[in-house]
Amino acid sequence: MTNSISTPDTSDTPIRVRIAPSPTGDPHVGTAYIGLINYLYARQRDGKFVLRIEDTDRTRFVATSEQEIFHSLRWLGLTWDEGPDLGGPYGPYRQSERTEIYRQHVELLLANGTAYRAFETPEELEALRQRQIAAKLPPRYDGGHRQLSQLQIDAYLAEGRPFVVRMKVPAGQTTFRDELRGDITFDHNNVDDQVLMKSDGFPTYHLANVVDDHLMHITDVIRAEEWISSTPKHVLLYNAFGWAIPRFWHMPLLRNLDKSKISKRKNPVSLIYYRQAGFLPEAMINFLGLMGGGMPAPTAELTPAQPAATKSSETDIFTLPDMVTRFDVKNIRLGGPVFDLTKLKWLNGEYIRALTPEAFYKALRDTILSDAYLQQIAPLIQTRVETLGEFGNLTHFLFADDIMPPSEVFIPKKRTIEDALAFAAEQLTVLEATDWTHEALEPALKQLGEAQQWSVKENFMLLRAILTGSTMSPPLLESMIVFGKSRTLDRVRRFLETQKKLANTKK
RNA sequence: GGCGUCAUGGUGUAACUGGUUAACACGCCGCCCUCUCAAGGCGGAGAGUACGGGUUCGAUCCCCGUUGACGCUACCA
Repeated sequence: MTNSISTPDTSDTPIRVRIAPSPTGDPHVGTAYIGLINYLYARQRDGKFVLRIEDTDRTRFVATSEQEIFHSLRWLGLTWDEGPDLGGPYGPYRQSERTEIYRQHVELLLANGTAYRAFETPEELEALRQRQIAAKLPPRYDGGHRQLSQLQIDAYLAEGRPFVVRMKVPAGQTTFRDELRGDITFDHNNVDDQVLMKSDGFPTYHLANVVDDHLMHITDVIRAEEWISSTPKHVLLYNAFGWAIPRFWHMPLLRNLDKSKISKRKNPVSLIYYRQAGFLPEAMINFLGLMGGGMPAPTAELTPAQPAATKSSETDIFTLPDMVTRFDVKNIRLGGPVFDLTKLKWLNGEYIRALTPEAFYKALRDTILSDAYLQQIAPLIQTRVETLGEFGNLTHFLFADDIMPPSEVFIPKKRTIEDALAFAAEQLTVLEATDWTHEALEPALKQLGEAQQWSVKENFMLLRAILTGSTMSPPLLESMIVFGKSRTLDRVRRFLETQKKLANTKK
């Protein structure tokens, strides 16, 4: 069987696009990037921009994440027309509230034979994978329970044995059109019998995204390139339901300096970080608009007599409304753009300098010098100053961007630099995984210290040195909480990164 | 390993989709301004368009191959 699709005739159906972030952590720059493209696409066509929360992974769910996503997107000016907070005609917009819908749709697939129940345990599947890897075979579900007899299925069901529902991928191949690249074909040998519904009753991304996109009348799926490989599964699902297929646009992935997919280990990716570190939303959204092209050069309409528009202000600097009028999806470049902090900072500087003195002052008061921030800091130092003028002596590290302790400050006596750096890396891992509260941080760090035979003093001193640049500071944990998780983690990562470079140049 | 995608200076982009000394911005270097540092102004180095073949009078642009990078290969998204 061969599936091939043509672009649906949606010329007179209203354009509807969506972003579907997953509330599994801090809001991500990649979400903002894809959000921006979707936003522009909708605004340019009088379409609707929908926000849908993909919270089907209960193991990675982070309770505060959804609010942070809302906040960050609004901060950037990417406002949506329908979403969990706004409602809309095709809600609910939170997938965890749509489980009954998915369950019904899975029944449909089970009934028409395009899906089946599989009863293997995760352990069995892992064992299968190991065997395949050992035999140098591509790790893939072997379709073991594809032809379970009805008798067998009923027996398992009667036992109450947990099961997943898998897609029954037929032989053949699927071709779909990517609006930016043209036709892409996958042989079904390379398409797994994907799990559609997990044993906890929640759908996987693949099922939920297809069902929701259809039910929400999404006309254009604009998402990141990493989804190309699973698009055949989605096409197969649309076909299994007998639904029309939306247009697919796969945007290039944002990259680290080394060209790998952007990641927190190598680059700040949290939008919270950028907000707290004092980046202006105008600069951030402008910078994102620079990624992947899409903004045509403004020189086209100039006559030769005029000097070409060579000022950076005419080529690299533009607002969100500018993008709505000028951005062109057909101009998008497919090479993965490096998210270059250096240029972002330059751009941010341009925006800061363009502010009126009043606006600049207000920006400071709204962020780095906000009452809320200062109010949290004050109690940390009250007993430690003798004059108010000493405020800065003790809080410098909370207002500075570059903190780098000299080696004699951060290396504990009786420890080598290698030990200290290795332990700091462990601290980073622990901090990443810990809730940002005193009650969670203290035992987590102490536990690490015990495991590695580091005294509490050595342990906390090292972290203090990294964060404050000094051996003397307000209480460590409280300071970290005030400073914020994303900036604290960034500081530790930058410390490790710098020390690694230093070590390399010494060799 | 398999499958897929991509490829213009260090980085982001431009080059009427075949005709340019390959342009602009960031970064870097130098000079000017200046009490310092920024900002600003001026100038400079840095790619011959991953490589190799075609097609063409002519390829950054079209075709093929190679290489490299990246992504996917989960009861994660």
